[in-house]
Amino acid sequence: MTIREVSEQFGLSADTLRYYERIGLIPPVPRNKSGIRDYDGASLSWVELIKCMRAAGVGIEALIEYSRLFQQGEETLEARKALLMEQRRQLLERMEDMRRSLERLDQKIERYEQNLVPRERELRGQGDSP
Amino acid sequence: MTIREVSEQFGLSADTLRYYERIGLIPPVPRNKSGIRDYDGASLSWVELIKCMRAAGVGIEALIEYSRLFQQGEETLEARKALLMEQRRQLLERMEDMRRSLERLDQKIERYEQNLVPRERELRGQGDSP
DNA sequence: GCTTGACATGGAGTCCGCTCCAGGGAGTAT
DNA sequence: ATACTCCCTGGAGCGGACTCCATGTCAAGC
Repeated sequence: MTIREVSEQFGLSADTLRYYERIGLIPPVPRNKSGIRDYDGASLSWVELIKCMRAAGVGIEALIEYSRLFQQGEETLEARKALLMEQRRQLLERMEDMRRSLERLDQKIERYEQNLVPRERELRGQGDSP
Repeated sequence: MTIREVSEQFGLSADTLRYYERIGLIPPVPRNKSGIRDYDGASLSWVELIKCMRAAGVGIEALIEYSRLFQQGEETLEARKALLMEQRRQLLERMEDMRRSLERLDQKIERYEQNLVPRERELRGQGDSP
């Protein structure tokens, strides 16, 4: 699979795909005899994993570390698991932040919905509240 | 309330607080006679709102726009509501991405837990899967 | 044989969101 | 009066994550 096809399939630019590989986030992708990338199943699953994790806000550094550990083989199983669990923890934290913000947004929107805005006017003079 | 106190209360650096004000994210904070910021209730609720929204990944631009609309008064009520609803939509999208990643992370962690790693070895030779 | 077009590389540039000065007051303590 | 601490401003610097670009190579079509 060419870089263009992968790019289209995953919605990541070819530049981004090459970038990911350059920085060691994705292990070296196989090449054909003229040096052109030819993504195989393993490379594709890396791309898919990375895309998913990045979309969740997992940092590049952590993913590079995971990739590095993976390429070192089985003696890093424990370390990999620990890394994943730490990322999971952080992910839950971010989700909780978002849940709180969502609640707050919903309240604000509801206030706008009810035109419960006179409250706003009462506050003027002592400064406005958002 | 001094910038230092606000900084400590919200866990945002004084630099960040000044930055937020500079770029118009937080409306001008009242000053005492020597020009030093003296945060009042309204300023504090802006800080709190911004902190909450930023933690949820809402972009600075959208928040500046909200602040700008707010300062323009009631004729922007509709626009503000629309802005909030759009941010809500994006927030839900991000949360959905994170939910998917969490599921994926959990699966992976479970595989490590069960030492269900022999699968990994089977794949070697055709390239590894993460 | 020559043009075309996709791909490769290394490095520079961009955008976001802070973060860190340098230089300069103001209020307080000694 | 001097020193100290906290605050001010404007501007430069930084880290993360791409994104763009100049230049070069190769296979295919005309």
